[in-house]
Amino acid sequence: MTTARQSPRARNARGEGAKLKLDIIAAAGRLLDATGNPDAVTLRAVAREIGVAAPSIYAHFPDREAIVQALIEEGYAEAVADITAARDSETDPVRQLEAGVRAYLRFALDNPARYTVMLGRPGSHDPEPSRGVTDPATISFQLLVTAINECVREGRSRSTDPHRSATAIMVAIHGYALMKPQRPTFPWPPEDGFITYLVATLAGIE
Amino acid sequence: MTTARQSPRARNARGEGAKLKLDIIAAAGRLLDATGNPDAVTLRAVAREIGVAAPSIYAHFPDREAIVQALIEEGYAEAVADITAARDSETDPVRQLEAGVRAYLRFALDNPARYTVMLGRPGSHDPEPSRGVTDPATISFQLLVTAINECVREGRSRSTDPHRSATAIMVAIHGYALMKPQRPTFPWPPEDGFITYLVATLAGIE
DNA sequence: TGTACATCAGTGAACGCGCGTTCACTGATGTAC
DNA sequence: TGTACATCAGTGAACGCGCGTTCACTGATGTAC
Repeated sequence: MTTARQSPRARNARGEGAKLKLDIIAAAGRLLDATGNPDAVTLRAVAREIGVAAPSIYAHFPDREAIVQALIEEGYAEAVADITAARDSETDPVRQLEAGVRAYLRFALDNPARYTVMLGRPGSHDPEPSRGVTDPATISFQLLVTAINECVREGRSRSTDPHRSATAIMVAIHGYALMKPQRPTFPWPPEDGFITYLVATLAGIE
Repeated sequence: MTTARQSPRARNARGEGAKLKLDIIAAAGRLLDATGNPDAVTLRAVAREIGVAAPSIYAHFPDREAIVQALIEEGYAEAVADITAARDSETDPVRQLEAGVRAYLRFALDNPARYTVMLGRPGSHDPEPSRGVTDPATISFQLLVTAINECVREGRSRSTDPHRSATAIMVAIHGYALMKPQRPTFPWPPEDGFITYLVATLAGIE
């Protein structure tokens, strides 16, 4: 990253022009991770990072904002896939609950800047709530509620209000995911035990 | 706010030049609250908002960044004052704990953009951890630990690890403070009961 | 097999904009004599 | 009481910068005949 101009990259072969689109998203991701600031993902910085002229980007994105949007949507898809895969790798409902939460947290901690932007954009999620469950934060929350309900149904949770329990876990994990990378000098408890404690306590696991 | 140029304001009387400094901070606060983006607090936007020429600001702040810093520090002072005042208005330790948490949350919800910037700036807190407890997030956390310890000492909390309990409450309240204003369509539980539940559950109140 | 041509994957120069910051200044007001 | 002067609270013009975006273009490569 930084200002160092990349050696001008080799032109893509005929029919492979779409490869540049992937390079653009990847470069934007590196820029975002490096700066933590979506405003630093400028069209020209992305072009510089790849070693391409700025106008070349317009063949793949209508404007600057679309690059950031693409980055966010890529993150959404990845996070939801990770969470459901983690859940489906377990059969015990308590373990399913924990596995999902851990996968969510892993995504957030592995991509702190992207996670911040994904959840921090006002209006980037659910501007029209009635048009379906496209919002991945809503999807994650639904998975959480379902997992807790399953625990209750099998007598593993004494939660009297799964919606409230899920909300509590959601905000706690969200807060942890944001604060942990930002405050490395804080004396954080060991992560594994802390997450288990949070989930167990807030979901009322017996 | 917005682009509307203020009618050029009356010049301050002699000896009252410092009033402009207050106007600058106030205008920067309005700009931050309106946009939620500290990058939108530009020197020229602040000047425009007040109705003053841009260079006039240099009499009071060395550069643009100092304006944002002043805003953050003002917020820090206010938050810590609110929290200690809330705690000191109660005598029962459980009520002291809850009152402090509620005051913290109230500040965050009343100043969502400022709160986000205050806690979201990487390195804005504790770059040199050994130089004392100047970081107000650390101060808030210490108050939280102390309050829980007090509850344990008086047999009102069965927490076996107050540091862990305090960390859990901290991240949960932080997550809630950030998500609540950002997701107004989410079916949030009633706030009073939810906070009581969070604090009671995580602090192990009997 | 040779060649004209269309297409693809980009480029370089230029635009207007808002920004932070510097600079020399101005005009009102209080103060010293 | 009158006046020169210092000080205070600002201003207006200008600078160089990086930005998003537009525009006409170029040069390699595959394809039609």
